[in-house]
Amino acid sequence: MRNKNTKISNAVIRRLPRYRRYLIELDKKKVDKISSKEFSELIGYTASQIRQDLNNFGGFGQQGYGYSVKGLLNEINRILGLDKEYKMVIAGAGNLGQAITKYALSLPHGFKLTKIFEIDPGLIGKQMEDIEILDYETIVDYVEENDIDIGVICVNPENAQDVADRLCFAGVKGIWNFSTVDIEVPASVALENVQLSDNLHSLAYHMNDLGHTQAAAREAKAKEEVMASRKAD
Amino acid sequence: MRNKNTKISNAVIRRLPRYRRYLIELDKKKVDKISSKEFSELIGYTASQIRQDLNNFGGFGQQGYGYSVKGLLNEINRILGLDKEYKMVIAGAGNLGQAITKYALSLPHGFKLTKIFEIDPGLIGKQMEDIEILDYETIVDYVEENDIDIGVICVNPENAQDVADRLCFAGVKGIWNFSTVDIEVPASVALENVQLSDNLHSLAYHMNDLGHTQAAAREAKAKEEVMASRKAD
DNA sequence: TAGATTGTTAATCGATTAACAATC
DNA sequence: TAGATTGTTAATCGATTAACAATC
Repeated sequence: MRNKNTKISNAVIRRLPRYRRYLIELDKKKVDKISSKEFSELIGYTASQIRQDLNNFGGFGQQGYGYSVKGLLNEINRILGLDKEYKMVIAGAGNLGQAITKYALSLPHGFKLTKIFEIDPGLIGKQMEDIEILDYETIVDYVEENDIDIGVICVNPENAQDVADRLCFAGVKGIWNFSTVDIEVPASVALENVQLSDNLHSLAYHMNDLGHTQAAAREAKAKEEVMASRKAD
Repeated sequence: MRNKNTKISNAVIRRLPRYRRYLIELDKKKVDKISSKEFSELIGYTASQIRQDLNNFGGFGQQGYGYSVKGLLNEINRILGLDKEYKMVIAGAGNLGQAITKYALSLPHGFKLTKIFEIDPGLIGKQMEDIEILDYETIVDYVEENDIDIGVICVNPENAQDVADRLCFAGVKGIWNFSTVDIEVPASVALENVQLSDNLHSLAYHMNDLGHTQAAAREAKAKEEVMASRKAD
């Protein structure tokens, strides 16, 4: 194993779930073993990168043979912590909260949504997709008493940091932030941001970017013209 | 401007929506100008990176002064293509489709959801959040006739590639893929993947990773023991 | 003009790819 | 054993940061 004491880069971690998805498919198709070269052709990373990535965590392969699909899948599940169960709550029962509630309930297993918390008195006490909506004021007590692992933030931007603060105080291990602002959490709490609108804006860019060279040339020309007119003044 | 003819890296593009969010906040607070140093302290990128990023697109600043908040916001809106309107359709009216429909309708402007397409006869003809659900078989005709820009894929993994193929054939400019599989599209079509479960798995990793050094040391030790026992055989 | 801050080149850092010895 | 393929070191590539001349 390499890097005994160095931190594993986030780029590596973000590839693990993808390795996992392909391994699950291979396992479904009764494929027993795969070489880094074969895996490379399937998944689209270089064989070198696959070997490098995996060797951050251990020597899971066997020279002259390759990797056992089942074995590697188990290792990745373990590395990602998917051999554990996580309890989660959602803060915010608005549009975004409803959307994520629907999604959370469709998650296969390992992640269990237990309650939703909301500030609006009109929603407190009601149910959303069979999940009870509780008073936001009780979130800290609930999270503490029920050992909730993950807090999902689906509130509007103004309240996101307050929710994060309370969740962290109450002892969650991770925060999944769907709100449209960046939040701060102590180093001891894991944070994943899902900025759907950022992602959509990135898509918009690429939709207008078919043929970059032309675009860049166009901009360069526009700039030159502006500069020329400035000089002329 | 640098890099007249070189492609701008995706890392840069992904930071643009974030610059934009902070500029919108600054503008709301009636801040007129900002230097790269001040912006750096606010947003958490280095001043150097901010200047490098922006200079990929043009010299938007003014020496000795900084950047005009309104001016820079306009430039970024234009660069991202947010000065245009986009029409979009969703394929798939299941849990994920419902979630994303809710979300899509909450988008501020510029992105307009017009129809949802579904294969299940029990849902065709119904409405979801006031959006009509049409027969999936008519998706190509509809997209062609109505100049739809973006197709959002919310179907199950088995059908995702078929949806992508039809959307691309029908002429969408971009695909926003929420399905749990990777899809392939022609180079002329922009693609953004939102792998929510991958993101959640990454969160799970980091939740179990508080204190990496210990974990790595533990793994190294385990490996050594395995090796030792192998040699002993 | 003097001070400030950009735009841009150069240096550094980190991540990916290539190469190959180790070994199953 | 011979062939295959890993694990790992070295080389390359790309992205970030630092430095500073240009200039508002």
